[in-house]
Amino acid sequence: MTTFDADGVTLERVREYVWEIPQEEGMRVPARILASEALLEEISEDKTIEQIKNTTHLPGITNHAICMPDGHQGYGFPVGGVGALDAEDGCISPGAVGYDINCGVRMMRTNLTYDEVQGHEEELVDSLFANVPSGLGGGGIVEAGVDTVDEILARGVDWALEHGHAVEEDLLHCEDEGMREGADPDKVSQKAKDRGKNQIGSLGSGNHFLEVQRVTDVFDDEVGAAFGLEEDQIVVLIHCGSRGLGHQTCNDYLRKIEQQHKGLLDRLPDKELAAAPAGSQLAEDYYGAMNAAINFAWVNRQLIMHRTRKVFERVFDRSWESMEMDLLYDVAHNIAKKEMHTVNGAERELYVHRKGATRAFPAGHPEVPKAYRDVGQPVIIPGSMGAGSYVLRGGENSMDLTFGSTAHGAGRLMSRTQAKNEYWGGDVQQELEDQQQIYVKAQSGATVAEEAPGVYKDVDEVVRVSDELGIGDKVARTFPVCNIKG
DNA sequence: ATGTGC
Repeated sequence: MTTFDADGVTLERVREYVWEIPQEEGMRVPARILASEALLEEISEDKTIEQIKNTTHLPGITNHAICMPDGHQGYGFPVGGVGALDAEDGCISPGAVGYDINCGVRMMRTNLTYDEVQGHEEELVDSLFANVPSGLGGGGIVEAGVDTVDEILARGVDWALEHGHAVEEDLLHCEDEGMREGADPDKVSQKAKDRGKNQIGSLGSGNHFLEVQRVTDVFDDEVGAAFGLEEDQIVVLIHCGSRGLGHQTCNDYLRKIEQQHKGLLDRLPDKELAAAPAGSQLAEDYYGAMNAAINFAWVNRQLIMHRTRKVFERVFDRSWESMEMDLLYDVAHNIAKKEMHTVNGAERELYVHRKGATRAFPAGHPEVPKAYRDVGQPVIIPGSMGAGSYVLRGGENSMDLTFGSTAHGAGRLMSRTQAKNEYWGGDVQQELEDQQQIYVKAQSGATVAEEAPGVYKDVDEVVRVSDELGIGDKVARTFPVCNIKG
């Protein structure tokens, strides 16, 4: 048997791209890492393997704890992790959702071609930067009172539709149609709402960005046509989350769990995996609050997208409708959701935690929007600002292998601190412009250094593994034109 | 990710 030794843990190769940490004392199930050998080498350089192993100690964990090919170390649970925990006798874990609740991506199509945009890059990037709020702290597209925040938390993108920031079709092309059921605004703290009320419609910082891209390759003509993608077409990618509101919500519930469920906490190998037992009041409260924060993030991305339509109208002097600026899809990559899955022939309700992992439901699944039902759910995988991104579709094997999930990005190779030692923001920007005609504008040079292309894994390799495993199949590739970030 | 730790 082929094995891989990673700092005291021996992984067994089950088959190509599937590595397993066999069950040992304390582990309720084996752990799996889905990766090529090259990616596994990179994954083994931080605490990812130890973390995915720890995750198998969570009560109710089903089949395997799974790490995606873009996995890296996170808070307790690795980024790129999937954990399906029984919704009746398992638990729910804020650290397995992530601090940025409903961090996710949406892609908007246009009918513009790269030729039509060339020569306007600087005007476009300047106008986007001036009109889409970004960076740390406050200042959003909408400044709201607490009553409005409550409505956004309860209704999601439906609120944006009522207030002129969306059209009907935007809702249909969003995961959960832009409104997660079971949101309970009363379970989101006043402090979280105060942090969120002036951040509605703002990118934030870190790896969040808005990028104008051109489609360079369509690998599957049939699915590409269903997604409305063709070569040379201009698209817009928006990557952001729930800002301070989600962060505060995660923090609030981690502290409550530590106080109220210390018994469970003491039996876990890492305090950062803190979890509320299924059926407890706190599990219900966190689920209601998390669902509300999910809605907040969808409104956030919706407002940014709609503002982008207005920016394009000014730059290209045409209506956004005439440029066919329609939402292709919006998909979350930091969430937990109660879902029914077939486990050993039986239907079970599970809290599926996807942290840095994207839902990738296959063709025919009832939760795939009608327009895409026959081909599979669109999956958007952002790469670095120098590499471009991918659109995949949910693959045939995703329900069997990964509870309907795949990767979420390129995955970091080094810490933010290390990145700042290796790169200088201004140099990175200049190089992108001179060598690749990519125009980047950011609030902070440090952020550009932290997000330099060299700090990321090879997105082509991540997507290749997803495609080979049949969990998410390659549909199209994009390349950056211009990018704004915090 | 984040009013960059509570």
